[in-house]
Parts: sequence; C-alpha cells; structure tokens
Amino acid sequence: MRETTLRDVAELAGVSPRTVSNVVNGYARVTDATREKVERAIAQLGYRPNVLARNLATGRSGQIVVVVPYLDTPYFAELLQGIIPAARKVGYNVLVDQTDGDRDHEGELIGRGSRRFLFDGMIFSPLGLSQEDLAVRDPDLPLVVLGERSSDGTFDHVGIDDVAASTDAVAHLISLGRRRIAAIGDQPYPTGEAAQLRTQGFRAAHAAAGRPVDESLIISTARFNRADGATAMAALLDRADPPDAVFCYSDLVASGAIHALHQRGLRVPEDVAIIGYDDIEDGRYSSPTISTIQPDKRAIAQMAVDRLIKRIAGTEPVPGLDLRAEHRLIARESTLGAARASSSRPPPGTTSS
Amino acid sequence: MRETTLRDVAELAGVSPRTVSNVVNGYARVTDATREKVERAIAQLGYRPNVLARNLATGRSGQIVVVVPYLDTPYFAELLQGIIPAARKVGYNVLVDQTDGDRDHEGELIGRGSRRFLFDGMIFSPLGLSQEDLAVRDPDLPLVVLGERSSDGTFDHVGIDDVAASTDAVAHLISLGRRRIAAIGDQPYPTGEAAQLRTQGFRAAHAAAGRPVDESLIISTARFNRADGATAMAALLDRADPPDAVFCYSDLVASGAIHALHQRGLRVPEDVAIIGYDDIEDGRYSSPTISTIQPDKRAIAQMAVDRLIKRIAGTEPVPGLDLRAEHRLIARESTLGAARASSSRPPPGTTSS
DNA sequence: ATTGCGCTTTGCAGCGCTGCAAAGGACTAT
DNA sequence: ATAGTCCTTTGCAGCGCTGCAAAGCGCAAT
Repeated sequence: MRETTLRDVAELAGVSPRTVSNVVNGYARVTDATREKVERAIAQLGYRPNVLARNLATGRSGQIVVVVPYLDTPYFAELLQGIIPAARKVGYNVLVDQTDGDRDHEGELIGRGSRRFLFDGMIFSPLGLSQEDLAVRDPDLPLVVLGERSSDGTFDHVGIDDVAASTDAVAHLISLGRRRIAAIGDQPYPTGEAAQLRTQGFRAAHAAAGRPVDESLIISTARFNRADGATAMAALLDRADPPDAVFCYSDLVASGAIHALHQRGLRVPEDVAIIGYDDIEDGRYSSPTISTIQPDKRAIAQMAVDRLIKRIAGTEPVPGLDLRAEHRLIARESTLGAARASSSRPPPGTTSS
Repeated sequence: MRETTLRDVAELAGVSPRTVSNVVNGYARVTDATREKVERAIAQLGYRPNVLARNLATGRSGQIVVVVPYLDTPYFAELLQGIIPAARKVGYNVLVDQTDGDRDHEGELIGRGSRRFLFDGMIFSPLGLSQEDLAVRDPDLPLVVLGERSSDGTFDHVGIDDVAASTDAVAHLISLGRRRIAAIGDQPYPTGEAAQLRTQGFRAAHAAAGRPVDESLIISTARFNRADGATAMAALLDRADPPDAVFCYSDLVASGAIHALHQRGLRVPEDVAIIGYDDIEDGRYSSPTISTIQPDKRAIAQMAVDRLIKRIAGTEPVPGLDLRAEHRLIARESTLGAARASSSRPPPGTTSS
C-alpha cells in the first residue's frame, strides 16, 4: 500500500495540495474552518509529510552533524549530551560522526563532498587536521569549530582559554608545595595545537612562580587516553628522579597515570599529586577523585549550536567569532588528599548519567 | 552561483543526463570512452551528486539511526564505536539519537512519525518502553532491538544471555567464599526486564550453590549509573549486617559502589568484593580494577548491523531472530585483590580510546 | 452598484535525481 | 545483403513537496 501523500489529503479534504502544505507547516493565514477540515483528513489517512521530498524542495535537510574524533571519549559524549537537545530545540536533528582523528576522513567531511547535502551545518572537533588544513573546507558549509583552533574569519570557534586553564592547574600544584612537576600529553607537531597551549600554560605557571621548567618532565603522547597516560606515567616512574606531581592533559590521561601509580604501590596524592583536565564524570567517582579543570560544557554546547544556527540562517556577519566559555579549577582528592577534599561528595556535574 | 547538476555535466560531456547518472552510480555497462568523457566533465565542473534528490527519487535515505538511552554511558559509546564503522562499510551513514530513556520519546521514534523517512532502519536500545510497548511500532520500519527484549517475530533482537552471565558473575563471588552477597540494580517493574534477568541469574547462582537468597540484599535502583550505585551501596553499609560482596548490574553501578566504600574507608575486595557488568574501559583502569562480565560488543555491533541491512534489503524471511553474542567473566582486582589479579595490566579491550 | 483592499486559496513549475522500457547501433549469423 | 541479437544510450515521467505570484473572494468605502 502506497504511503499517503499531500495530494491524497487534499483530495479528501476538498482543498488544494498547497493548502494542505500550509496547514502542515503552520504557514500563513488559514481559516480555522479549512485548517480543521485538513487536520481531520490528515488524521483519517494517517498522513505524515515526506521529509525527503521536503528536503529536495527546500534544499535544506534539517540536520546538522557533529563530528568528533572518538565517541567513546567521555568528554565528547558529555558534550554531545548538551548539543543534541539544544539542536533539537531549534528544530534540527543531529547526526554524529566519528573520525578516529584520521586526517583524511576529517578532510573529506569538511571538504566539498556529496554528503554536504545531508546536513545544513557542522560542529567540528578536529584532531587530525591542523589549523591550515582547515582552509580546504567547503566555503559554503556553515561551520563551528570546537577546541583549540582559532577562526580564520570564515567560521566560528568555541573553546575555553586553554592557556589560562592550564596555568591554573599547574599553579594549583605549585601552591601545594610540589617541586618536581611533570606534564603528560604534549604533542609538539602541527596538529597538536591543543596540547601545545596546555604546555604553554604549564610554562607560564612555572614562570609566574619563578621556577625553572625541567624540560625532561614534559612527556609527549600520541593521544589523550588512558593507555597513553599509564605508559607515560610508568616511564616517569622509571627515572632516577620521578616527579611529585603531574599535570595531565585530560582526565583520561590522569586516570591512566593513577592506574600506573597504583600498580607500583604508590599513593595519590601523597607520593604523586595528579590533576587532569575536562571534568568527566569518571573523575568524580574514581579513587582518588580527580582534581581537574572544568570547562563549562553546557555553555560550549549551547554556544556552538547558537552560532551554527545563526550561520545557517545567514543572518550573521561574515567574520567568524572566537568564543570562550568559562572554566574553573576543581580540586579533589588527587591533589588535596582524602582528608582535605572530604567535601568529596561528587559535586553537581554539568551532566550525569 | 548555482550548484552544478547532472544536467550540466551531461551537456558538457555531450551525453544524456541518464548516462551521467549511470556513470556516477557505476551502473550497467558504459563504454570506457563515454565513462572517461563523463568523468572528465565531472572533474572539470566539480560536480557532486545531490543526495537529497537521489533520496527522493529512490525513496531511501542511506541512513540508519541508532537509538540509545544515553550517549554518555560508556557501554553505549563503546557499542557505537563498533556500529558506526560496520554500517559505513556497507554504505550507510549513522544517525545517533538519545532518548534519555523517556518512554514518550522512544515511542515517537519507533512509531510512524515523519522522521521515518530520514532513515532506512533502526537499531534500538529501549529503556523506557516495555516489551509490549514495542508493539506500537511502525510495522514498516526495519528494526533491530538490542538488550533484553525478545523478538515478537517482526524484528530481530541481539543481546547476550543475561541470565547465564549473571549466574556466572554471582557464582564467581560464591566461589571466592563470600557469604552475604548483595545485588544492586534490580528494577521490579515492567520496563525493568534487563534488570530482572540479572536478578534471575543472581537467584540461580544461589540455588546452584544450595544457598538461600536474602531478599533484603536485592537493591533496586532507578538507573544503572554511578550515582545510584553509590547511593545503594551506602544504604547497604548503613545496615547492621552489610554484605561481603556485591553483584552490580553495570560497571557504572560498580564504580559508584566502590566510591561509596572508599568514602567509608572500606577496602575492595578485602571488606567487600565487587563485580560489575559490561566491561567498560573505565573498569580496566580504576582502583581497584573492576571484575566484570564482558559481552562481545564487537560481535553485537556487527550482528545488529548485519541483520538490519538484511531486513532493509527485504531479503529476510519475516520471522524475527533472537541472536545471542558471547560473554565471558573477567576477574580483576575488585574480586581477586591486587595480589592475585596481578596480571592486572589492562587486558586487550574490545575498543579503546 | 462599483471600485478597491486585504486576506485566503490555488496553480504552476521545478528541486535533481532515478526506474523503466524503448530506441539506437554495432555486430554476427545466415 | 538481410535479419536477428546484444549491448549502450536515451527519453519520459515522476518521487512529494514548496516558492512564487496570481487568482478568487468577501467586505468596506464611495
């Protein structure tokens, strides 16, 4: 049996197809009488508009895509948790795509491919693409970039002040009296801009305290995940002069580092203090709970959606904006110890599940 | 400037639009000569097919949707990690939707709404809908259901044998000599089928060991998350006769329970042994590492996609299948202790990030 | 009664592509 | 040379909807 169409409804209601369309879309002025007639016909036939046809006719898909490197990274999952409802509230469906941080895949997505027609705009968290790679993008694609890129003026960018946040994190470790502070997560190559900003903060905090930076304590990792965190921490502990504190570039890295410490029978924070970055839910429950930098994820999600919608509507001035969300330092057991952090009921989080 | 169309390409190449379409789709027999001509024209004009138009013409969208209750639940995130590439490999884009376990929202998605046109099929992990609610679904929607429902014959179902897995988990605790075993996560109401199967396994293991079940040790929670796990554990510890082991219905619940134990200064597993369910990455790194039931997520993802594709193609016999993936017990520190579990390097996981 | 105005409803054409089936061409067999 | 066969290419119509602008209609003002 064929799916009922606008035309079928029109016929039954005794009006033109165009009028049915008007009713369906809540358009224009339609008399209550006709509206009712049409609505009755719609109900009777169980009509539902064919979105595919509408898309072709309007040239818009009503979908936006959110592109992240990894879906199973809690930070992104939590961010999506904010983006999806925000987008839905303004009538957009969200498509999620994961790139595995692959440069080619990312390039394909922002380039002028055929999928372009499937979404009206994109919120993109690049990993494999460097700042300059972003230039190859389809200039027609409304784009909001998350994280540590800066806008070249043709798209909007939403993030937090990574340098300031990292400085806060390291200053916190210094204020606790730690002397040998390591950093895990640097990425000294073109696509490692996010990491480099954090390293910059690491240095700034040392400078502000009049401390020299021991370059050998800055450890690079390929990714910001648990496995790399554990490996890097283990390497640090193999040294003759291990650190007494570590600034990890993500909470996952911190989680891995703590795991490595525990495996060697070391205590956190007594032997080594750990601070992470992102404030994922995991860190609020782990043992010890993880001190961290909390970006305002809800704000980031909302800002990203807002900007994208405005860009899609085309009501925005061309110049791209660089927007900054708030962040704050959350000190927990992994730096303060169980006693001092005893207000260690999990603090109200941005999201929870 | 207008987007170039099939017609433009045809004109430049000096062939009919239909031929261009044939080339683009790799259809039928096209001489190398014409193909080359057309391809040159495509390249020259930078043509890309309009997916929206194709969708309307074919009546298919090339998208499938995966509906989960919560995106930021690691289990689902890890599952998606498997589903997305599997689907992409067979030419489908994946749309992800999150329902917050809301019954109405879930009902809308499987019902005969307008979004139906946006996807060719659905992989659905219900939470708010009970078995019988599933009946209201759009019968035309190719559907694969994940988790603890069983097929009513009109859709496929993929899961693991929850009763057997739960029995294994509890038998493990019993084999370690634990006497008072609690369960956290029961949901004794219509939508709690998944939970109830685990409770069933809990009982079965006791029965097999000739042990009575202390009903008061079966704790219900609204959800399978950390917060509920912590709360339930705290309640258990407030009792005069706390348990010496707990079977948690998810790793997140286990994580919350461990958090609560640590807050009271109790040790895991010395004071209370904990076993979870799902084998999320988190559990492989937490302190202690969490013993768990490991479902074969990769297999689940693959099976779900396979079945869905076959259903979409309509080449499948109507009767729905109930498919079971493998599971295994992974004993880690939270039951064995650090010493015995010292092979506690994180085992190779299904996924990692 | 006539004109003009404003609101509602309509018709037309077309979004860009593909399904279908027939037309056209080259080639083989007789 | 002619008919038959097979492969390539084409034309047509239409997927179901919306943008646009005109047509229709009721009512008020003259």
